[in-house]
Amino acid sequence: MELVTSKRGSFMYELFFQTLQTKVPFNEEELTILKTYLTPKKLRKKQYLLQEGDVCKFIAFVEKGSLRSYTIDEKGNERIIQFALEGWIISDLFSFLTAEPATYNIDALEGSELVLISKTAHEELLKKLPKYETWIRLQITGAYIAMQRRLTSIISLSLEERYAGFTSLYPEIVQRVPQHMIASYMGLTPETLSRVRRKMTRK
Amino acid sequence: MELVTSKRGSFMYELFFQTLQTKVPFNEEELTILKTYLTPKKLRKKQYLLQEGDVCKFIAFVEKGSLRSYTIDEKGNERIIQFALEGWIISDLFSFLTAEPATYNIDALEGSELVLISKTAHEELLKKLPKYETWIRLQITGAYIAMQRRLTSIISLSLEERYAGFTSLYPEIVQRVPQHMIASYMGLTPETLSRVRRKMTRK
DNA sequence: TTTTTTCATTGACTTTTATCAATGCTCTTT
DNA sequence: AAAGAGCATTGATAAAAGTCAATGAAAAAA
Repeated sequence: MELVTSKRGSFMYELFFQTLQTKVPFNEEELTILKTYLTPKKLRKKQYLLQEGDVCKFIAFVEKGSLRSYTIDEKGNERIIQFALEGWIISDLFSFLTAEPATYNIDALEGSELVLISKTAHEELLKKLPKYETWIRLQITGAYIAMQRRLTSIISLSLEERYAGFTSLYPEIVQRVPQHMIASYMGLTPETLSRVRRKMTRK
Repeated sequence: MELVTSKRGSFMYELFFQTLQTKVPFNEEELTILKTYLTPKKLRKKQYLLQEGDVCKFIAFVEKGSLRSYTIDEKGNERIIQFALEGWIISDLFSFLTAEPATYNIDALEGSELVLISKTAHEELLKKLPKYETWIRLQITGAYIAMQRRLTSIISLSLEERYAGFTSLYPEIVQRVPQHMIASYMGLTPETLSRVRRKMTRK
C-alpha cells in the first residue's frame, strides 16, 4: 500500500521529466510551473484516447505502455499511422493545432500511463516558458526527421529492405506489437508481410 | 539598368518577409537583426544546392523558382522526396541539425532565388530572437503535418485517389514539373502514372 | 480447465504495378 | 531548318502484391 507514490490512481512523471531534462535542462522553478500544467491519464488496453471526428485536445507523452494512431479506410481496414512506446509523444497534431475534427483514431495497445498537455496548457506554456517552446520544437523536429526517413524507405526500398530496416530501428515494437499491425503500418496485407518474413529467414 | 533594386546579382527578400510577417509579426528592430543573418543565393536550372555526402549547412527559403530533394537508389533511379516552390523552405534537416553527411541531393528545377539561413545563423537567431524560434517551430510543424498527410495517402488510398489528391493540393507543381518527376515523388514509374492519368480522363 | 477469439501461415488465384521496347511529340541547340 | 535530347504514351510480358479460403497455434475469456 504505497500511498505516497500512487495516490488515487495517479502516478509520477518520472520518464517525462527524465527525457525532458536530457534535451532541455529546466531549473527547479520552471519544473514547478510546468508540473501544474500536466495531467496524468491511464488507459486500459483498447481504450480510445481520441476518436476520429472529435477535436484532439492534447499532446500525450507515453510514460508507460504503448499506443497507436490509425485511420479506417473505405473498406473498413485499419491503417496504422504511428506507434508510440514509452518516451514518445502522440497526438493528431493537425487537429490539435487547428481545432478541426481529428482524422485519426488513437488507442492503447496495452494498459498505458500518459502525461497529457492540453491545448490551453500548451498555449500558456508557450507564453510563459521559452524552454517549453524549445522542447516542443525539438520533439516535432525529431518526429519530422523520423517520418521523412520512413517516407524515403517506402518510396525507394524493397519490402525486404523496409522490413529489415524497421526491425533494426524498432526492435521493441516488433516484440510488443502483433505482426498484422506492423503490416498495416507498412501499408501491406498480413499475408504479404508473412511471406516477406519467410523469404528473409530462408537466407 | 536598375542598379538600386538589383546590385551585383543580389535581390530583395520580399516574399520571405511577407510570409514571415503573416505568421509571426516581427518589429522593426527584430527585422533588422534578422536581415543581417540572411544570405541571398541564385541557382541556375539543374544546379546543386546540396549533394549527397556533403553536410547540409543551411535552410533555404525559396523566394523564386523551384527545387527538389531526392535520393538515388541502388539501381540509379532518382527518388524525389520533396518539391519546393516559392514560399516553401527546403533542406536536409537531419544533416543540418546533426552535421552528418546528407542523404539527399537538392537541386534547382528552374532558375531560382533563395534566402539561406546558415547553421551558425540559425543557432545565433535561436538565442537572440525568440520569434525566430517560433517561426521555425511553425514551419517545421507545417512540414510535419503535410508529410503525415502524404504518408497517410500512400498507405491508405488507391493510385487514382492519390494522384487526384496531389493535383488538387498542388496544382502549381503539376503545371511546372515534368510528369516523370511527379511519378518519382509518388514512388511510381512514369509508365504507371501515365496509365493512371489515362484511366482518370476516361471518366 | 474448456471454449473462444485472435493471430500467423500457407496455397491457389487475381489484380496491380514494373519492366522492356518502340513510337511520336516538343523543345532546345546548332 | 535539321539534329538531338527529353518526355509522355502505348503494348506485351514479367514480377509483385492483394484476395479469398483454410488450417493450426497461441492467447484470452469463460
